Amino acid sequence: MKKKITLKQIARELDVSISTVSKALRNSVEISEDTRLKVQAFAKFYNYRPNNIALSLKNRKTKTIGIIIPEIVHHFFSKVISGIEAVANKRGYNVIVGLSNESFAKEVINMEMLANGSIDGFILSIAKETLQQQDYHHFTETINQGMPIVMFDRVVKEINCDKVIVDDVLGAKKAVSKLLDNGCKNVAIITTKDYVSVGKLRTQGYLEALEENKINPKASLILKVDDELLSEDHLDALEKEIDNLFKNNKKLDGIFAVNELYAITAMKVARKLSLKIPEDLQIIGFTDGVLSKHAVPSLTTVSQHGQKIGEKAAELLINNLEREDEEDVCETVIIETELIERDSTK
Amino acid sequence: MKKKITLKQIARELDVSISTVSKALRNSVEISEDTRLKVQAFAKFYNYRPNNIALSLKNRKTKTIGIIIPEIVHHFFSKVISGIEAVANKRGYNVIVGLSNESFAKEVINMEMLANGSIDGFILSIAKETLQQQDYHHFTETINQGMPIVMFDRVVKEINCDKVIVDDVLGAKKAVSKLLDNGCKNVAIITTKDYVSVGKLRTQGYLEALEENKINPKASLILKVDDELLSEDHLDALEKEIDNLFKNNKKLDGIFAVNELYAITAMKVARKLSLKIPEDLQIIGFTDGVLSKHAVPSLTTVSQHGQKIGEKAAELLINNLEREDEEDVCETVIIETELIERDSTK
DNA sequence: TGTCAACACGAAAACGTTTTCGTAAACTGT
DNA sequence: ACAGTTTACGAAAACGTTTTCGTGTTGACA
Repeated sequence: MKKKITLKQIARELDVSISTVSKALRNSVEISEDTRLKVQAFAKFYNYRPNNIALSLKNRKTKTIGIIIPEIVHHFFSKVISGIEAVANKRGYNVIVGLSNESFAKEVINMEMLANGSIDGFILSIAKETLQQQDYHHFTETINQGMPIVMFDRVVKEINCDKVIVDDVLGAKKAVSKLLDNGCKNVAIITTKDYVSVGKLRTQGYLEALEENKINPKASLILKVDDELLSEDHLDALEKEIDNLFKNNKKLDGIFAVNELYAITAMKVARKLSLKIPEDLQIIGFTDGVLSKHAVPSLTTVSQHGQKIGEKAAELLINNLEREDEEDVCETVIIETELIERDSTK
Repeated sequence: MKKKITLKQIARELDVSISTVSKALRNSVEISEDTRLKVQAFAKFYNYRPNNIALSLKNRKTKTIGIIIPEIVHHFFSKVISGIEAVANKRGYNVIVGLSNESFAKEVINMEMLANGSIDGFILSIAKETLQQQDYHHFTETINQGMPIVMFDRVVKEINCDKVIVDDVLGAKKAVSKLLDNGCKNVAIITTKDYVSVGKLRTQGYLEALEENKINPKASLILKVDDELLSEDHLDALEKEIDNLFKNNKKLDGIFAVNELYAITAMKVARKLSLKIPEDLQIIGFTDGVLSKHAVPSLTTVSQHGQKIGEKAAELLINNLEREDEEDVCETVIIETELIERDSTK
């Protein structure tokens, strides 16, 4: 077991100073060709690599990006990470991941843990609990300390930082318009409670589409599901709520769901009620998950391009980190959604 | 913007030495209550936190775990990460993620990048390309440098390190036995080429189950899919191969697929052939993905407990890192699979 | 031979900690 | 009053780099 070798050890072996070794390895002109080659050969033989930690300490840069997301077992978030990682890696950065599990406390702890020198900047999506409590002090403090943040998907206007979002309103509007164009007369939305920013925005898009088509929204067609029900454990409760939606709206012929699980569950309930998709009922979901593609019938969906979101977020952050001048203009990039038509619509 | 404060700055402000500040903050008895309280108050006010990088350099420990996996947009792998993160976090460790994208070169680069001081140890699952080339020098070198590795799922016996695997053979055998018990007479397997270790093992389980039931394996019932076809882009090619499987085996009444996608695709093909599931054809998959649960009919599957695998891997690694005595006995932990019966079997 | 530049290298500081050791000053006991 | 002990603190090393600056040696040139 040969441990990693250091400059000091090379210096001692070759009977020169540490500075000489360092300079030789960096091809400094100060060093004679003789010693330079000697040092380089020795270093190569012992497979010398500079210690990242020492470099980080010296340069006050870690070349590492911190990601804080609510959960990782989720197609969208893993796509985003994948995008971040790709760009980060290409530009010489590593990626360190913290999970908030939608908890405010864990989000704060994770950020504090990483903010003490471990990383150069954050890319994050806010936990639901944080959104509920509307306590954003940990974000402002981090930014005040000079550590840049890029938020994606679940963002909040109170914080002044780079953001990458999708055009939730427009995406939802396009989806609902599609349903209306396809002849749906009674389009319902299955959404979340309003504190989830994206749920709220998508609901807004739904309303705008109705308005544009001169249709009055009906309260009974708007199902705001309590958030607990998103967890896989409460599927039957979710099914029951959706079942009620059908019961209360006999003429329901179109559903726009703000996420994949709601959409798939709606399909399941419809099937139990012997409704034919897309003949009797058309459904559109939101997200670019794996379920939509493989469901039967496959689900028409508003794709968010998670990978692209991640890539863009990483670019923004790294550009910010490597910018010379200190002026930071906070940019908000909108990644366009795309309606992917499959078999759940006509 | 107030930057992070350091010991040195506190020392200067309070007109004491750095050592005094450090000791005061760590409640050393060497320091009088007077100065101790003064320093602590000051530190608290300025929200002092020790710099992680400096600590890492001093302690030669980063309290960070490196994860290298083939891809992250995958239910199983994200479950594993989730498990690792949970345990790591609880024990005061962070998690840094590198993706190999199944490429040997990227796996090597990622490991080299992290091995130079950034992390204390690795948890990884081997890239397919690495498995093909059977070049494991980067693993042995890392271990020789005194950096522990824990492998999971895709492991290789040539490397001597802790491993966490599932009982692939037994899990497959249980699944196939289930099909046979349920009355299937012609059970096919859809698997990968043999260099993917888990594919090979699961095929072995299939064969053992047949043997135990005194059934001779038929070559035409064993479909070894070329690996390229796992990518989402080649779904139709995959469908065609499976379609051929049906064509060549008219009496096919059971399918065991070594992953979720193969199983779902088989269901899709079966549907097109107007086969009823589970009446005409029973299907069992392998993995604990989200597709199985929400497919229609829902898919009976061999669950691998990805979360548990991650937790166990993290425990093994951290225990190893924090062990006093240097003797490392390489442990291989087997996480039992579980057959989750759903609607694709009788 | 004396002066100066070029050359080749080393010493030391800096990044932010922790910890060992040394030492004044104050206190103890007789 | 004096030796010995405790108290309270500071200096410095160490972790592994990079970089600035200083310096001894060499060679050239007048």
